[in-house]
Amino acid sequence: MTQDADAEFLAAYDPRQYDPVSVTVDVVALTIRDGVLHVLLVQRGAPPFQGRWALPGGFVRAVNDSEDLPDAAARELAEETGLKELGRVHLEQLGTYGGPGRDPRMRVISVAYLAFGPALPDPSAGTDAADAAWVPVTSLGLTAAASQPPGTTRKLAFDHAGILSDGLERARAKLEYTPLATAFLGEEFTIPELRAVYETVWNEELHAGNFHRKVLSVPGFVETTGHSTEHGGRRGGPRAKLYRSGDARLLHPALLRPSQEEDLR
Amino acid sequence: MTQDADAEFLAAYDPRQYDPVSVTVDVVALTIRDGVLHVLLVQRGAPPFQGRWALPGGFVRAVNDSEDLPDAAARELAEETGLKELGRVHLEQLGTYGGPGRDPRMRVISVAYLAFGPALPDPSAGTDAADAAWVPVTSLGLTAAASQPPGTTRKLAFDHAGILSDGLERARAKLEYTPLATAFLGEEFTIPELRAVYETVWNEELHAGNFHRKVLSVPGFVETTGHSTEHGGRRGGPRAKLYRSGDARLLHPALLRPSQEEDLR
DNA sequence: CGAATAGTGTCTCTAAGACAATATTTC
DNA sequence: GAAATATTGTCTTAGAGACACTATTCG
Repeated sequence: MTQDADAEFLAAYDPRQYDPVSVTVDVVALTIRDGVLHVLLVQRGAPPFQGRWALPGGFVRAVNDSEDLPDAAARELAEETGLKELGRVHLEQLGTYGGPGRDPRMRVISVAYLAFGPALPDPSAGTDAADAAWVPVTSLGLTAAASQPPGTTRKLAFDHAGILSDGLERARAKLEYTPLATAFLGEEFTIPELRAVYETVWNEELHAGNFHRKVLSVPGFVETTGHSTEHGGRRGGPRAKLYRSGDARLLHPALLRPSQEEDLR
Repeated sequence: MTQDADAEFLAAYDPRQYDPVSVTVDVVALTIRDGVLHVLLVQRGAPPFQGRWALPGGFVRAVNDSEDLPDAAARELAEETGLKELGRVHLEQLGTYGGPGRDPRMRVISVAYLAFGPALPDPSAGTDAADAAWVPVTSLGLTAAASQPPGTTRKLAFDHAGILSDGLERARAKLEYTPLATAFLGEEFTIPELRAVYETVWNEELHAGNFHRKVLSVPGFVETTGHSTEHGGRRGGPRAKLYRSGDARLLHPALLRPSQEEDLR
């Protein structure tokens, strides 16, 4: 071996000496409360960005008591929400964000996860967070959706605004071709409740009749439970039949968003 | 306000208090040669898995001469293919693989990228690789597609077989709703050439007439160049018109795979 | 000339969307 | 009873796929 090859071998053998990196897991946790899409945020209790709101997350336990990435994401989410059981919560990897300068302390690579869950309890501020809360996504001034009263916009720490944006777009897309909208609901739900999930996430009104027929026509999307709600709607209307999530992993045919006509040129 | 606190904190900060992790970038580079889908592999010249084939990749330059993740992926790809210009090559993040025990040396988090390019030149073995080659994906025994002569299967190093599988599935899905099939072709191409890309990646025969009409009917997928090929097909047939990639980022309506009827229950 | 292939025409069937109608429930 | 809403029905239109046909080029 040449000296160059030797040096390279050593570098490959223990690059920690030369390039220390930290890896964190951040979670974009979405839920629907009172018909409004909320994201879980924590207020940072320590620098950098002390006092600013951020996505919940933390360093991956890499060596001692090491954990896989999805486990780390589930742990962070459970810690912040106070939930022990993440039974009905959907969790998937969103993407990894690793540009230099994201974190002023050091080089940090963040693996972001996306979570959907049914209306979850109010969070309790964790160990290193000053506060934690479910925040309506419209109050963060990300989507060009609804304009909100000025001054309510909170600027997120790090590059978390971009990560949240990516998560929202992923969520909107996933509702099209997967049955994951049901992850926002309880075990049993009605078709109008399912429609409300789509309308909330897509920020779009859907035609009740057509939506109803379409959902029932997609094989494996929902299956009937045989019983109905106890009461009609608050403002009238008949009782709705109850369904549970079916066994399909993909919707075929998909439920496409009405307003994607711009085609993202 | 937090300025002073930040500065004070940074001065006293010791990154070694956190678990050290190494971050690599691996690339699933796909191209089509002679109508066969190939992936770029390197033969490892050093332990672990010395002599085994693996995806090209390497450690991210994290601190000195630090680089963003997409840049690191592009660098790895350029090094292995010997290309200076990745002009027509599409590169996107595939996912991050970080379970403990992936690498016997230490905790390694791999950010995988997926690349599509037109028939690329034969690679030259890089600095730390014994060899590098474009390998037909069917020879790796991943997809339940074509059975190959026994003994040709090469078991990939690390968890690279799984990463490659994910990359192939992503590629197949992306052809449905994006115009990325054109990334496998040159600047100008014919509709039958484009159809061959779909047939190769999907491993599925498509109806020539319907495909032709469909491609032309999707707004922004391809645009006409006004001229045609010099010669007809090798076994006869008229000259085909030449097209170039259009300005659409998403195909609307999408080109759905014929054989997804199992619906992934 | 015969085979292969580019490109177009036509027909059928499915699915999406607009709209209407009916039944049920709340206030 | 009036309003709201779940659910079903009907009609129109777009798009996917099967099939057929013509024109062009290679050997």
